[in-house]
Amino acid sequence: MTRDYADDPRLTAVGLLSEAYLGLHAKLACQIAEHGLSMIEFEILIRLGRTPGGQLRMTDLAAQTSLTASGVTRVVDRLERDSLVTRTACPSDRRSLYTVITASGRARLEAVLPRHLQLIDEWFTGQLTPNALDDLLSGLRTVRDAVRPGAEAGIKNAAALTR
Amino acid sequence: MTRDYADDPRLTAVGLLSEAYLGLHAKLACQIAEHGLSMIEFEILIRLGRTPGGQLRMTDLAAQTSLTASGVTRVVDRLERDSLVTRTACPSDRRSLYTVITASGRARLEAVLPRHLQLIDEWFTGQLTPNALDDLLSGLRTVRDAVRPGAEAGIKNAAALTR
DNA sequence: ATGCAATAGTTGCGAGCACAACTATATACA
DNA sequence: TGTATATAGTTGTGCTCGCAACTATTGCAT
Repeated sequence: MTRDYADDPRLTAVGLLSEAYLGLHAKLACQIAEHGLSMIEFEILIRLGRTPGGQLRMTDLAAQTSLTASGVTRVVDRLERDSLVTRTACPSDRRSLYTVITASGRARLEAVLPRHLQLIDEWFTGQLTPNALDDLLSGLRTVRDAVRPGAEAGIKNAAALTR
Repeated sequence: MTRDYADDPRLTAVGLLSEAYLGLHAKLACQIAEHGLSMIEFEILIRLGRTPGGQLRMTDLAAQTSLTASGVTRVVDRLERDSLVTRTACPSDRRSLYTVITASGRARLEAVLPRHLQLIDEWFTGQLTPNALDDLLSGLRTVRDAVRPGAEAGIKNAAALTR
């Protein structure tokens, strides 16, 4: 019978992870949207903003996000259209392009981030005691490492390890 | 400076949650796809399969998933096309439709679930000691409750509470 | 009873993304 | 050096889904 599996604790665990993530994601996306950005556009701006020089190659963005190369192309298209990033040639490899965050892009980040961090605290990190949060994050890190080999380490190797 | 925010622990926390969820989701979707289903189709079959009578109204499915009403319409379209569910009239309210899982739908679930549960254990629940898993799930439950008012309680009231 | 607002579900349309095919450049190796 | 292979990025195509508009039915108020 199907019902034997119905309340398996493993399904419940996945359900909790999904609901927590999707619920938080929806809440945060709502605030980001007020500033004219989608979550993925915001994520890319953040990744560019914290890189020395504010630039990453398209491929690096693909490796760091859940997008494929073609997805990155089109997100960067939109960001470039809105003047939040520019594409500039990579001197050492003429196949590559750097996506560079503009002053306008940084300004947008500044506008979004303070409230964004507040909201994360309100709905996520601030909901738990410091110890409970540590436990949660430690568990998530373990799962992340199991599921995304080399996500933290050198991005260069990550692609190789996953395949 | 943008870089002040770059490594804020709140961003790291959200990043871990995202990576754990998206990574696990991708792995599981891969197995489900081998059986000709998308994750959302699988989720709907599971929800139908564990309901007495194997039926839920379109609206209930929308409330229980991350889909809107129109999204449910089209997922059920595909499931119905593949004879995994049928639509039947609701006797008490002629506006409503029951989505009913078919024998073929249950068979598909039986085919997918054993290995699916194994994989969840392999990549998620089995990666942690029982205590660490409890801590993780307890934290996720707290976040889920903060972010999805009334997700667990009576579905009937859930819609009212969220708005 | 009649009219009005709320609800269940569907459909047209457009946005976003993956896949595959393609161009251009780089690297390996003979 | 010349050729084969790998890599960076873009583009055409199709799928999925949300939003808004629409139909049908229900329930409420008068």
